[in-house]
Parts: sequence; structure tokens; C-alpha cells
Amino acid sequence: MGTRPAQEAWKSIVTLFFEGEAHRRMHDVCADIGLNPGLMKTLITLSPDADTPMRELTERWGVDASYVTTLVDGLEEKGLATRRPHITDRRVKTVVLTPAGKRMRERAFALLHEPPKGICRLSAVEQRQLRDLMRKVTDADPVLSARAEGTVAAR
Amino acid sequence: MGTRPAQEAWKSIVTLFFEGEAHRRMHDVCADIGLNPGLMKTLITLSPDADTPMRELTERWGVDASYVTTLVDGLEEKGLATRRPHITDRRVKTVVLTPAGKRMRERAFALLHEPPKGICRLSAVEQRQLRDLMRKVTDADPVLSARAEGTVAAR
DNA sequence: TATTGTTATACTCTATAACTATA
DNA sequence: TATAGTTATAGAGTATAACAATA
Repeated sequence: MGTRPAQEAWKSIVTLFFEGEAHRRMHDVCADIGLNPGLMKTLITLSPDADTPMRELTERWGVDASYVTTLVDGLEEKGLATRRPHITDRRVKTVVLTPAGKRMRERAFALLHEPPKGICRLSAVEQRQLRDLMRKVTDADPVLSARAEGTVAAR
Repeated sequence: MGTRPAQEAWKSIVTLFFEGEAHRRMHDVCADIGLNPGLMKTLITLSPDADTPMRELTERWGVDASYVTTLVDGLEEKGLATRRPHITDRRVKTVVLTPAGKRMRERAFALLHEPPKGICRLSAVEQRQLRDLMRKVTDADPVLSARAEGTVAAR
């Protein structure tokens, strides 16, 4: 269990996400891009540089393989991704973003990363402090750092 | 559009939420409490101190009234909330948390507000800095401050 | 025999349309 | 006539089970 200040800091972040201006953000991004939340999540999860085995998505999200089939079908229908057989293991299929898919992904991130007003209203000094602190936080996150190491090694 | 530091700070927060340790948090809390995400959201949205008109939930979330009916039915079946007729306008029904519902809500918040490891690993000074900065951010959030003003006035 | 992915199917979540009660 | 909520129903979203292909 964290310290009191840690709890309060996190509580503010949670509040911002669940109740603040940021709450409708994901929804708005989906509407703008024209994808449902599942397809959006898939789009932003897929690496723009590497083939992703479908199996990896089921593991990362803890969802059923048949649902991943549905999601990849959805991106394929819209021309945002294609399936490719794995080079060495022909049971495996990998997913690759098409050029259109990569552009769409960039656009999604641009919208998603637009900061809420509460952050913009901080002073320049405070904004940099917050940036530095949050960078430390993500650097220290066990899941994120595990992923950073494993990205290319992802089979 | 925000400044560069604001964007980067927000980007880290989004990453923490969508990809970091925090990502499964909501899911885990639901599993622990035994409610699906919709019921959980309803539980934490309902004020423990005041009756909430059902209409208010449909407006706040932008969902259909029939879905709110389903959600309130769900909480009622579990003994976490009850419906009460509005005092002056008998068309309106309000939702009230039962004592069990209030306890459950407290528990949900306790789990939800438990900070991720990345924050706990900051130094004590940094944790307090982050807390202060995030407090400023939520204080400056237009949606949150509008709600804070309107809470009691919510008819 | 075990693993990856697909198909067929069923269950859960959420919305639309028609309705009742009240204003 | 307009508004709050419910009921019946239909449509997404997601899982389970049985299966085909490959290891």
C-alpha cells in the first residue's frame, strides 16, 4: 500500500480519467476515427514497425482468441491491417498495419495525447515538473518496462 | 493545442492508464467486488449522501434511459441501492445507496485509488510534488469544477 | 499430443421503439 | 403536449465449444 501523497496523487489522476474532461476523450477519438473501442484499442496496440502474432494480443489482453479473430477481421475489412503467415511457425498468423493503418494510428495518438485543459493551465515551470515526474513514473512501471525490453524479442 | 511539456506529461499519464500496471486495475476491482463494469461505474457515480435522479445519470453519461433502468435494476437486485420517488415531481425516480451499497462503494474506491508501483517508487519529495501538481490539474478541470459547484444543486 | 487460429453459437451489454404515468 | 421511466426487442460486443491445420 502506497504512502498518503502517492495515494492522493493517483486519486487525482483516476478522477481526471473517470470524471474529468478526459473521460469522454477515448469516446471522442473513436467517433472521430470511425472505429469502435475494440478496433481502436487494437489499432493503437499494434506496432507500426513489426508483425504482431495474434496470439500475443490474446495474452496481453486476456481475451479469447476468437475475439481477436473478430478484431483483426474488422481492421482488415477497413484496409487498416493485413494478416501474414509467420515465417517459421506456420500455425501462427501475424498482423501488420497497412500504410493507411499506420496513418490512422498516428492520428489516433495525436488526438489521444492532446492534454486536457487542467494540464494546460499549469505554469510553464509546473508543466515541465509534471512531465519529468510522470516520465519517472512510467520508467518505473513494471509492466511498461517489461514490455520495452521485450518489444523486439516478441518472437 | 497544449505546449510540448503538457503533451508529454499527458502522454505519460495516458500510457500509464492504457498500457501500464494500471490498465487492468478497473478490471481487477470489478472482479474483486463482483460487479460488471457498468454496475461498478454506477456504484461509484452515485453520491453516498444524496438521492440521484435517474435522469441525471443518462445525461451525465450520454446513455439511453432504458440502460439506466437496467443498471439500477442490477444494483437493486444485489441490495446495493433502492429507488425512491421524487418528493415534488412524481414522474422522477431517484436512486439511493443502501448501507451495503455505501460500504461497497468505499471498498471500490479504496482498491481503485491504490497507486501503481511507478508512483510509489518516487521519492517522498517527488510524491508530494506530484500530488500538488495533480491537485492543481483537477482543480483547473472545467468538468470537475462545474460538477463541484452543481453537486448539491443537482435538483 | 499440444498449439494457433477459425467457425458456429450463445450470452452479455447497450440502444431503439412503443408504452404508462405524471406534469 | 412534453418529460421520466419501463418493457419488449434488436443489435453490438465478447465468450465457449467444436474444429482444421500445423508443430
